Amino acid sequence: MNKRDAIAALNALAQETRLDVFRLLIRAGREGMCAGEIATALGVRQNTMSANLSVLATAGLIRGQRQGRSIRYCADIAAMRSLIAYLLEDCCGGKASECAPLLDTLICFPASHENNRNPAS
Amino acid sequence: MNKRDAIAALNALAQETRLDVFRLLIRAGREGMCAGEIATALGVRQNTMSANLSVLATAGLIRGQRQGRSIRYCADIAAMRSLIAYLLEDCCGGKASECAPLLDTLICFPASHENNRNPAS
DNA sequence: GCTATATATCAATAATTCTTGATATTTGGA
DNA sequence: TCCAAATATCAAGAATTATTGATATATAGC
Repeated sequence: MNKRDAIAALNALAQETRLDVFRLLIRAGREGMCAGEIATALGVRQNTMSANLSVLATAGLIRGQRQGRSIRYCADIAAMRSLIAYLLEDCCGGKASECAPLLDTLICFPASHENNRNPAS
Repeated sequence: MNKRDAIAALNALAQETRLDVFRLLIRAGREGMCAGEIATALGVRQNTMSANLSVLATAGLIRGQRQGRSIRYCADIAAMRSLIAYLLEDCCGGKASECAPLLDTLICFPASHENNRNPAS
């Protein structure tokens, strides 16, 4: 991960439709979803979704694989990990003891990992 | 964390100067850095830096505290954690065993956590 | 109160980006 | 080969954002 790629990835996620797509694909897991399904699920026009999927794919956050007439997209969690590593590089002066607690509630939490006073729309 | 806040944070990070600032403050740890120091360190004009610090602070990614004539900024790692949790919510269908390995090399790695073929500029 | 330092705000220009209608490309099936 | 389905590309208008010079605000020291 370098600065240019990080900015591309962050920029890709910094838009409502694309953020929705990424999170949808994160939830979809390894099975992924086809472009049309994604567009329907989020109520976005076909060409707009195509452009947005292209931005996410170019940024490396999702990967598409053709299956007949459709293209099935999956979130690239490794790319996400790489981005997070770049963002938090040398955090806490490299002292693991200081930021390790931050990881505990991070991923694959069962339910109430946060107060969630203001749930996502 | 909700969608609006996530977009604000991602957008704040999706710009070269602000990304540099955030990573600089991550490295600076709890001590933080003053606005002027940050501007000098990154070679950015005072008013441009002020605007960018404002974007990061409004997004909740950094916090500023006045110290005499200066304002000392620190990265808000908890906000970052909250953002990551939002992005990866329900990843791997909630099965911790599938994405736990992704965390191992994530934060506070000693040295070679990545191949780093293309180091950040 | 006066001056210097540190940071913030303002207004305007320049640049980027998003969406959309129209159309093109690719693939599967008859 | 012809048609329908799925996705991609193009060009243009609308909207957002970044930077900058100038200026304002806040604080410290005298």
